[in-house]
Amino acid sequence: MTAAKSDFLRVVTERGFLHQCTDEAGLDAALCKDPVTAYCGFDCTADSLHVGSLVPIMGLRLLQRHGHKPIVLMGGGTTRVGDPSGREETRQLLDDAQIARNMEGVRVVFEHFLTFGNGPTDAIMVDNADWLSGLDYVDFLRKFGRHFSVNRMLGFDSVKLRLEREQNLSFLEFNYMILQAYDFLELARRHDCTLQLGGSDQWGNIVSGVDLARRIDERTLFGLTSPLITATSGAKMGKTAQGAVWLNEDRFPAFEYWQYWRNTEDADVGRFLRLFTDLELDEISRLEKLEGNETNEAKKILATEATALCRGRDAAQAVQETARQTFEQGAAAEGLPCVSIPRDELESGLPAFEVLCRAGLATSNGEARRLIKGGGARINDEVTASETMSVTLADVTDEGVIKVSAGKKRYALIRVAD
RNA sequence: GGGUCGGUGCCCGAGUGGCCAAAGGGAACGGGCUGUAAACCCGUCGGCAUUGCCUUCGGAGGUUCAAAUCCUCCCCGGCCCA
Repeated sequence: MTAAKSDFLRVVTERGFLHQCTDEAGLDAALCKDPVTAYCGFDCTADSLHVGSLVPIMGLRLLQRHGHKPIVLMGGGTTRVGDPSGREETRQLLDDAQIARNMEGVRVVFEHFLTFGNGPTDAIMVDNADWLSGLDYVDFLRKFGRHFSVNRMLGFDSVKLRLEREQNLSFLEFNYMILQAYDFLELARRHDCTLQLGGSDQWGNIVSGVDLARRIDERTLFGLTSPLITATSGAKMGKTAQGAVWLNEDRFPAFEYWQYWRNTEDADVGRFLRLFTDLELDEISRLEKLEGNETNEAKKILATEATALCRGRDAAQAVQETARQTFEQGAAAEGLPCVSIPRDELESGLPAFEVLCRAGLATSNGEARRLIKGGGARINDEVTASETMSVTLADVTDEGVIKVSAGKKRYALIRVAD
């Protein structure tokens, strides 16, 4: 289509958020006319979201910044069913207590990205358990079930994938799409919400909602999906040895979060700056043009900006400084992950492999031993020669810590606990 | 419900009585080269432990000197039939 007239749609396109849209021209017109209310749903499958959810979150943020109203939908109801989209196997069912706990963890992150309140463009948060939990089965089927074509649903990727791969798809999961469609209808009725954002794997679910509203309320709703983000090398975003890159501080320290972005592949820097920071496009294209060693400046900016959004500007600044001291000066900077070991244990001395393990740099003593054998472990920047070398109070530096490293990028500090 | 094929380490996938902690690939981690990049090369990749021991091949039993491999029952999935 020709260039969008509305700020939001134009920016979303320029910054790489647009994958598919149910009706670009129609949405563009709606966005130009009045403030639009849009939502994105987040299921509570863990007690924190991870970087995979960042694209739609940033989408909501852009929406708000361009004068529209975001709704964060917590999937308290849909998590009880489990979205089969993009999954080859059935999710493990979570019990209600676990879902409630997860929701508490998930909801806090949005404070960093959106402004909540009662104003016209303030974000609000709702929980689909409010309307899904009380549904009457037969009544629901009669009112809404008749508008869903199984023939059609079978064609959507989320379902098709399972069928083609000969993996079981339970009826419970099959219903997820219907519930998400109903969510959209409900939000349109309750909050005049006319746009749904989501990842490209949500396309079928979103389209189902748009169709449902047209059939039942004769109302036009819009859907917009974002591409699934992968690194240029093909690796999925957000997977490290420690597992997912979580957005919550208690699951993924700010220092490591910053490091995650700092280690972006060259080829992805521009794309990630557009998606995951607020920087102006002019500035981004300047940074993107940097070559060779200078690319690292762009990566630091990416890391600090992305961290600032998720963890706050102060935290971002602090970990940037920690990283600078650690990598550019080789210091044992404060702000590195830190563990305490009781004084008496260090007095008698601990074998190096155990220290690596206690510091969280290895998941088992065996792994720590291998790390040392492979020449990848250092204590106070000295390569550890022997697995069983004793680490004692004598290794505590003037700063009062022992700096332990695994490879060139993973560090931890040991403090003496009295 | 009947028939049939299948469930192996983080993932995919070989193995079909001992040489199996289990081929191969991917991911991951470490080393080298670099720029805390990519690509590439090398190494590691169940746990504990200084020769060795323990746990693992859907679950529970059984046969055997010896089982991931054979038998019985159970659970889960695919396909075909009803």
